Amino acid sequence: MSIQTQTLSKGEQTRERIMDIAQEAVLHKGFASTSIDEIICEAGITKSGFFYHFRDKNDLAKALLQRYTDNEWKVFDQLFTQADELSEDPLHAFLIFLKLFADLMGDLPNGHPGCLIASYVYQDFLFSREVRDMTTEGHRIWRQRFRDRLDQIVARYPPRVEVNLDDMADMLSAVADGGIILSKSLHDPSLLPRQIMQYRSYVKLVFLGN
Amino acid sequence: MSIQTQTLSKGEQTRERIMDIAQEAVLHKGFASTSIDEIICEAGITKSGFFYHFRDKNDLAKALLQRYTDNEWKVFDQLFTQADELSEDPLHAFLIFLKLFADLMGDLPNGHPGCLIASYVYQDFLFSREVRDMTTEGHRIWRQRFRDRLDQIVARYPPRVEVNLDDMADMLSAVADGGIILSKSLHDPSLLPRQIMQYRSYVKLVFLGN
DNA sequence: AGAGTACAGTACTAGCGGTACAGTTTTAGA
DNA sequence: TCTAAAACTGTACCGCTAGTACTGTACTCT
Repeated sequence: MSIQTQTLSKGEQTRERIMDIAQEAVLHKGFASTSIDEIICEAGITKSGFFYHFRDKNDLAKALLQRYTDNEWKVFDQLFTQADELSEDPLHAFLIFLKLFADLMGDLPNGHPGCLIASYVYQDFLFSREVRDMTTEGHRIWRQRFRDRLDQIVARYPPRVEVNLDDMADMLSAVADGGIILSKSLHDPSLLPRQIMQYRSYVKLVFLGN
Repeated sequence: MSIQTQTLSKGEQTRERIMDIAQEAVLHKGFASTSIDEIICEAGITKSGFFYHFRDKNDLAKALLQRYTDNEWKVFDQLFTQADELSEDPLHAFLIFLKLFADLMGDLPNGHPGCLIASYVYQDFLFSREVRDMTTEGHRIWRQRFRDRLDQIVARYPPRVEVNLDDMADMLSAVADGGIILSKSLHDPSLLPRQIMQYRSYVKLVFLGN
């Protein structure tokens, strides 16, 4: 995942290791039942070491979410850049992006580990207002990013049916979040990429009619 | 929610009350951090009362999930029956069903409280194998039910684009699950029904072309 | 009127989440 | 090489929680 491991200081490496371990546990058991004892045991440090890096457990929650959203942002940015290099047309670039996105999700060896934001939304009472607002903001940013693309598309391709572009942007987030849940529940890693491709065919139908 | 309150015995009423309180807490804090003490306090009973109704906490988890899936099944059954009464045509009946479904989700006063199955999937390590299998089975049943409808549709309406009917059936679950998450996160109860209506317009595009 | 149902009361335990703080080693820069 | 900050370790403690065990009692239905 992280690209610049060697440039991290020892402390930063430990911090990252703690967060890696914590994130996996959170996605399987929820935040509350992810014990600090368990994290430090797996990380090979002591409780004091943990609290050196994080003020308390909520601080860990916040750091995890921040890192997760930052990373998602980078990934999407990269995919969009890659797609833009392959086509100047906004619709085709978006369709390429969706294919790249689906492929990326399909290439995860054990399937998608789970969306941390979705996990947080189902445990919102555990977190501070600040953390809860971060999940809202994360979804708002995704909407805006996808919406920007759709705005460019409608300028050239009049939609075949009446659509609300915010809803259409949100649908990608919804299909992804829902696809992750179904993928996990049904133990089928290929379900998520197939759902993304289905959203792609919806986009094609709306703007191209086929 | 429940229709036959007056026919329940006193014990069954208490059991239901425990489960109502527990379910709401679980959807906001996760299962692990929903304490028995908190449940009995709100229900106005003692610990003995709780353990009279449930062997242990996992038994509560199982009962909650069972009741939830049973109820979902009844609701969908009712909506399908209602839709079938309004149209003999499989496609139009399905489109009516989706409209009814969206309306029902939009009429919830405080928005959808959350999908218990999705919540469980993000905490799967907390539960016994039996409970985990129940979430898988729940999703499989939904797929089968929606798939049955789609099978009837394709017999009369050749799809305009190549589609996998299992994927298309799953997409409704995905859009619903994802829509619930987005609705909660963005504090917009109308988001979920709008996403369902968008799935509806995908279905229309695929089978009708408009 | 008797028997099961549906709890209440009380008391206990083992274990965990989380906090606090003092002490020690490691690392990096001057 | 010295030093100061960084990166921890060690230990002790508290409150809460799940769960057990048992006795007692009010209600309810036949």
